[in-house]
Amino acid sequence: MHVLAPHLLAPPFLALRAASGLGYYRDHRSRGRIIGGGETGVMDEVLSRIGEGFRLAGELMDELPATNDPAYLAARCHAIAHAYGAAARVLEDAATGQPPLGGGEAGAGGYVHPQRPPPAPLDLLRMSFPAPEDARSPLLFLGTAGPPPPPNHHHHHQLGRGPHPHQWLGAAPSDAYGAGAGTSSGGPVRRLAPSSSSSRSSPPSPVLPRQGRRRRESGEKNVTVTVAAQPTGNTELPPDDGYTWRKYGQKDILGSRYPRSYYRCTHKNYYGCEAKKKVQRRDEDPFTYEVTYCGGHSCLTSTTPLLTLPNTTGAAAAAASFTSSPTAATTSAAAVLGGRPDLVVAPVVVEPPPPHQLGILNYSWMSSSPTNLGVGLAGEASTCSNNTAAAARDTDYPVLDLADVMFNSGSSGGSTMDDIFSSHDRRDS
DNA sequence: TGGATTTGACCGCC
DNA sequence: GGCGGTCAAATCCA
Repeated sequence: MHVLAPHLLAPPFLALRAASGLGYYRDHRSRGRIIGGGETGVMDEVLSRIGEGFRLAGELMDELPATNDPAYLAARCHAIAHAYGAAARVLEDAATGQPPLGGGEAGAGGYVHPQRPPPAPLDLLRMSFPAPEDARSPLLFLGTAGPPPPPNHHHHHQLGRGPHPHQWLGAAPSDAYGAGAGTSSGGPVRRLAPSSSSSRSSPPSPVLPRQGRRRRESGEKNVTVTVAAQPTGNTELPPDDGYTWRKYGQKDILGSRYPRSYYRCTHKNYYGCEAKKKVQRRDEDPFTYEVTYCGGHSCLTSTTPLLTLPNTTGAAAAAASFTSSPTAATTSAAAVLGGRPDLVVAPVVVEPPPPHQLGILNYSWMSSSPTNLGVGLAGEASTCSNNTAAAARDTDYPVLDLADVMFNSGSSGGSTMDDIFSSHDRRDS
């Protein structure tokens, strides 16, 4: 049974932060994704929102089997709807020529426009939750209004650190070429001087056997997706998936040109969230990454609005299209995405998608050949070990490939929860 | 000063 | 024994 997450108890406070553009959104703002209302900024914002919504949907899917608390589920649904609603509003603004979330910074994330009252629900799409047992159903959740501040939209702290505040953040820069080149992104450029392992590990202290270093658990649910590098800015950065991750390791993998980076949920300590992911650049296509998610998030990093959500009318037809056929989905998605033909929404086949993590979508940015990315979502049985997108490609059910959407949701960073519960997280590591 | 990343070492599984 | 995953001290940065 589900235990009410702490964040559900704090909405007023969080909402206030959201409305004021404080906290969470600080980095989001600095990130400049809506700079000058440029289209790129708009789309970044849109993708971020959609990614958030999708992520939440995936989480919900994961929780459904074990949760029967109507109130909780309703709150989750609202959060999802709000995320998509925020995206719709940004697109509406773009379509009408309004400066997207202008100086107001999208109400910090596009959820609450400081200068405008929340528009009425758009009913753009209708959510569709396949029954848990029907995990093979294509999914896409789109809803309406409201603001759930993607927790991540506070974005990585490193955002502010690097020289490229407008870059997509997400995985560490070193993912690109490993060895922590640190030149590709906002990530810190460290160790100019070989601090050397000697300094660190030097006091050849008596090697005390470490306890508790355990390996992956069998039965752990994994999902591997292949995603393109960030469409804008530094393409050597893997796209962000909206979660807040903390890198805890990097490893050169035998047979791979690029190192694999390991991340775990930033909120591991506070929520005991065991979500992890591995990011590895593909040898055959350096501009794509294989991201393997291990374990689901239990942290529910998205918070604020759950208890302050305005009405959510479910949404409409477009969503239905998404769930019916790739073609329809593409069309609908295109419409939803503000008529951007360059935002390719293509059908993707995936392995039996574990009910969880369905919030992951693959995309291709302005790609004339959306499928050449080998996008795919693959479920993997018991290990958090290697997986291949190839497997995903051999499967048989369609899932949307929303342009960029999912993984560029904007950042994993600096986290909302970190701001609020930083002290707790300190138990880290 | 706090929080995140880097990176060599450690450890478990195959 | 090798490889992959994780730990944790050192380091970096805002």
